[in-house]
Amino acid sequence: MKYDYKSIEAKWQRKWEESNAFAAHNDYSKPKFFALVEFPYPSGNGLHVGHPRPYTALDIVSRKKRMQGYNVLFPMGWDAFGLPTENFAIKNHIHPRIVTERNVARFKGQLKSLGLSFDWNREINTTDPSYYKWTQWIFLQLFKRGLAYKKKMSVNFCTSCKVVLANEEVVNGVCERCGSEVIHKVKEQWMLKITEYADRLIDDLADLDFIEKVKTQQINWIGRSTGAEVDFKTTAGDTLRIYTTRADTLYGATYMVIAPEHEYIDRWKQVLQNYDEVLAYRDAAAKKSDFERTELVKEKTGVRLDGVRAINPITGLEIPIFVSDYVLAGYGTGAIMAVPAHDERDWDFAKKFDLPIIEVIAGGDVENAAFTDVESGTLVNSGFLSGLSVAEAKEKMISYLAENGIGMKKTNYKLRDWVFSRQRYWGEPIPLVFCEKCGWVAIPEDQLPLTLPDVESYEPTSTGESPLSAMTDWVNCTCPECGGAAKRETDTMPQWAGSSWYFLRYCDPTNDMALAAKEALDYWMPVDWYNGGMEHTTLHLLYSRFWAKVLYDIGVLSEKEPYLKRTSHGMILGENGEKMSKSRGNVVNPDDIVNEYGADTMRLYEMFIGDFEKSAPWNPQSIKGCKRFLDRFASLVDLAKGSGTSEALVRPMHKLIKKVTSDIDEMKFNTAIAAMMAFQNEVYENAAITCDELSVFAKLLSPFAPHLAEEVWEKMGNSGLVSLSDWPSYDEALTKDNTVEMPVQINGKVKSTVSLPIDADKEAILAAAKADERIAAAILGKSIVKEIVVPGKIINIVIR
RNA sequence: GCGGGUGUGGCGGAAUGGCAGACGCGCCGGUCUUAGGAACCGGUUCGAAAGAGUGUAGGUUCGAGUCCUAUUACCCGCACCA
Repeated sequence: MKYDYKSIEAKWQRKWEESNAFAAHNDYSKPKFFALVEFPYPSGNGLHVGHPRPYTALDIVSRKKRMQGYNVLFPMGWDAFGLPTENFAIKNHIHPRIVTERNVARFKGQLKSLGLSFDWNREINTTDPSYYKWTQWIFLQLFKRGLAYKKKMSVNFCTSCKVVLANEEVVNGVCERCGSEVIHKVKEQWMLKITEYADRLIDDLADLDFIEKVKTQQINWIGRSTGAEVDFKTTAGDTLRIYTTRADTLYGATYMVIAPEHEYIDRWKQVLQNYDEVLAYRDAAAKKSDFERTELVKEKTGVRLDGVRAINPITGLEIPIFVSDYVLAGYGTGAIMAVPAHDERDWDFAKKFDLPIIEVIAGGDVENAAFTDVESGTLVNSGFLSGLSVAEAKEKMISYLAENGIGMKKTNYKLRDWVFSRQRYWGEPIPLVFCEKCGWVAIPEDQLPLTLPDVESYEPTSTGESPLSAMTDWVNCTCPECGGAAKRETDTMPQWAGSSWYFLRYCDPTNDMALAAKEALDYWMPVDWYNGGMEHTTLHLLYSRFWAKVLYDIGVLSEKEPYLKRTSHGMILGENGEKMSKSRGNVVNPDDIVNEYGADTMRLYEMFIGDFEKSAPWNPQSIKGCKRFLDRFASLVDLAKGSGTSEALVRPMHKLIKKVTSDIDEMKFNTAIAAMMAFQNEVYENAAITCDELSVFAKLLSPFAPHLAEEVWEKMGNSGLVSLSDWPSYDEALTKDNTVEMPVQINGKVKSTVSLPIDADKEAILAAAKADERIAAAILGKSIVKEIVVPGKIINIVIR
């Protein structure tokens, strides 16, 4: 059979569509499998070859599960709100809705050409009002539970996008999206209290089947640390509270530092003799961008407060207070006790400002470097703590502080609340109004969705206000509570909103009474296997876990976690080994590959390219190998004769079924394909395969190269779709050969091999080994020290 | 600096502690061709060979790419979080 991939692929894509072959069924009695890939942001560039890698991988998993009898939900949709679309719309004077429609059509066409078995009946789009109705509804639940609040705060502001960014969107002090400088700006922002869920977001990871690096990255990002808060009295007559993880070193605290933004600077205005100098330092620190702050890590700066001193609560000694930007206002209490002997930053600062360094933990040389080892040191110069280990001393000190009312145990997190407002047009409107009398009021749920109005201009304003603010007709409204005049919130939600719950909508995508029917959620959730990029670990993945927990708390979900298993794919790099990007000019368009080689070859190559979790460079030469394999597979149709099994292929076939089955489960797609290639080579060597055997082979290949597998399945006289046939089973006994080649070692070096029946016992094996010519010669005249026989594996004779 | 990961032929990569280099690319030789950047067949870690060989140095073991210790290079994430 000639492999005419173009007609074959068109034919089977049409048949799958006509028969609705991959629809998930609402038959809740069957075992289910929910496979999820991250839905794409439909950009104007179309897909590049990186997109199909995870899609194909979970398509393979889904296709196999379907054949194994599961009711499979493998859906797709569009995460379509966001800046690039809006920016494109502004530049080209086309409404972002039109741009989105266009991009979605392009993406969908590309995805369909790849033969992915998505259930297109459940397609969703985050910009669809019937979808974002429920995004808004979830926001209102957060608002009603006090998990959404408005706060005046210093935010990250991108000077180019003119938009507020979340901490997660600032990378190395610049905008993640455009690379422009990010400055601080004080604005009123809606915030989501993700910090309230910090402990659960860490603790609930324990039972999940997530790849380890995802877990550790989330744990580090949340950054839980346990320590103590301690109150220091000051000469101004008040109390300065600090946070420390090293309460054990309190005897060594020789000065204190407060952040430039610390409120006490204003409070101490009257007593500070150098108030102007302190203020100048604060202003200078505020002007620094994040980038400058991190660049200047090495050189510590600061100003000593003249006129106020603190009293070390344990030694009673007066110590100076400094203001320095190495202490962050947003973490802990914004103030620290400095222990230069046992903290590198404090040590640097103390050296620069010539402050005393008192050793309280023996084991290092504190004159030359801070001694920070908490494992080996012993407390010294520390009164009742002297002689204790660090761990013992921490505990004892914290109890002492608590008993005397000068401190307490305290847990802190690096995680901050989620900045949830964007001063942009192309996002979900926040369904709240502000009433002078009632404050912020939720729009009644039966009035959702609050639709995005059509505006003339969606340019961001230079003042940083949302484009919606110019639409007075839309902004002015009545308060749902008192009926008085009110104004709508004009900020919109960030792009992360729609993607924080989209997997739930797939369970019941057209429901207009609820985000999904409870019955559907209880059946399909949690997601059994979720694959996505590492770049979303501390963004989308964390956010959506947070929302799922809130929905669990209000009874919408019955499980506390949304995803049972999380895996991540490696990037496909350009031919030159660099990241694929437009600017590098190394982007490969999947359409070209599909055109030249066919979708099946494209799919096969993307899976064969290497370890799924590792990145791999694109190699146009290697694609040919996959094409050849399929060409030769198609030709098997002419070779196949008769029914039943052919003697030579019985064991290879059982081995292959076992290998492909387990490799798919373990995401070892590359070795599954290699095994099929090897099997095919064997068929050609023997020049014999029956129609039944080729049909089984087609089943095994069908998740990887579904179009050609269908064609061959049909040509072999089978009815129905191979995609919906039963996954083949194997006989364990037939996955092993009758005889094995066993290597024989002398002193650990292979000298010969012997061929033996699989069930030969140790004595027989050893006898056969010793009978081998080369082995007999090697042991002649030597004394045998030891004989190791591992049946089926190896023989090692140790001689002297 | 902290956390995580990775080092195997010319290349992508295989190897439950048991014959290192499966499978594929590329390359070399051949067959068929007016032709070959098509197809098919054979070969291909290095070395003429003995032998050597999985970043480097040790260790455990009858046996180590795999386990342990140290070291080095590169990649990813976080980064003054007290």
